[in-house]
Amino acid sequence: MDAFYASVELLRYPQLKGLPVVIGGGRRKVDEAIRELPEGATLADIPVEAFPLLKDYAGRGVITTATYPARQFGVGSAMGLMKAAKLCPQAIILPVDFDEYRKFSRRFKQVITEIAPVMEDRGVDEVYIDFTDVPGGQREGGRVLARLIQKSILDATGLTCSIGVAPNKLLAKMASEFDKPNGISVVFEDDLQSRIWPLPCRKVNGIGPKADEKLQRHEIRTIGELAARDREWLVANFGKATGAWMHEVAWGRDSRPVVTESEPVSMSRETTFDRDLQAVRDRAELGAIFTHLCEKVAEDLQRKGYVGKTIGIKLRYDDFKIATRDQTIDHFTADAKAIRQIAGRCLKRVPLERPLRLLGVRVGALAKVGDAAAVAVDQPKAGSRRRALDDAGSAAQTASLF
DNA sequence: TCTGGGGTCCTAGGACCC
DNA sequence: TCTGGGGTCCTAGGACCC
Repeated sequence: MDAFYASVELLRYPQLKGLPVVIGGGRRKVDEAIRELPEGATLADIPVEAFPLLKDYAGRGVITTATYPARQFGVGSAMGLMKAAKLCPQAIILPVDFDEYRKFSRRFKQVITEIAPVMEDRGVDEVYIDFTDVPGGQREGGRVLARLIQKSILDATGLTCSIGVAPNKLLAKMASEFDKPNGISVVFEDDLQSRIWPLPCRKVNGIGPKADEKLQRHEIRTIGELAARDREWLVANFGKATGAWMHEVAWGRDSRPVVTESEPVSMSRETTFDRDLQAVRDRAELGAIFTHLCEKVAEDLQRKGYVGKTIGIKLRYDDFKIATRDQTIDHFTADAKAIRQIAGRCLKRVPLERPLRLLGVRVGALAKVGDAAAVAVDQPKAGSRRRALDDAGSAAQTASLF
């Protein structure tokens, strides 16, 4: 299989290209700064001086993405804005606008599928493409097709993108990073030793900070060093599945297909508060936020035509520790009140002494609205009687707390 | 002044069933 | 009486990704 990996650069202000820019934070501040601009101005008309600077930003939030000039200063995705402001105070900060990104996302994906229909969606700005059967897909090792896609996306959206072409998804993804932004890079099987093995293990999609730390404790820093360990050693130290997988990826092997369709497993809404809240003192505020989250999830489910039967909550305490609770009910729902009731019960089962910084509501075990009807009728379950009794007991208590 | 929001997948123990 | 064994579902936590 031949795979493409394309990621799109979402900076939409041409006058900011080449400057350090971070996107993130959100909340009022940044939005207001840009809204002060003259009526009817197009994006390109906005003078560079009109954009707010990172050094003037105060508040919670992280960077969603940063331009390459900003990354030179060591700032990058998921970094706290306050920390980033120290590293690069002169960077311009832009607000996150996910609705806008989704619009562009749909457009660039549409451009791609018109050229190469076998596309896997990997989020708002990334896709995999299987171009084995695309006419002309093999010319110059895929480079010709990559150029066509790059140009088509630019024409349709004004966005640039980086593309990696390789024999499989694993290598295509790594290849896409060789020439960013707006580059194309082709990696062949024979390039494994020269181009992949020198890379740090972190570059493998699936090796995160924890796995990397453990690898480093065993003196394994590069993918080449990983490839040098034998499979048995990796299995003994990292477990059967992970060890074997590490061995495969180190040798550039990956047989995962490009998956064009998938069903969602869960939907959730969560929010970090402007300030930490306490269950007792801020009860009313928390209750209102909680209800709102339940309504949002319910809306999401209904809009997309799903129902779920596992309802859960997530808390993040001020010490950043996370607690989750969930409960599976015996019918499917997408109703805000029902979700709120079960989620309220979950909240009763979690410690609420520490201040909270985040609250989330999740609905899982999803089914399409039509499919769920058939599933819902068939099963009076063992144990459901006992659970019904438990529920009655805790429902009363729930009402008193939230 | 640290550290968003939306996801997926995996693990592991216990309940429960055959 | 010493105690199987497999399969599935539920729950909590955690790693990882975009």
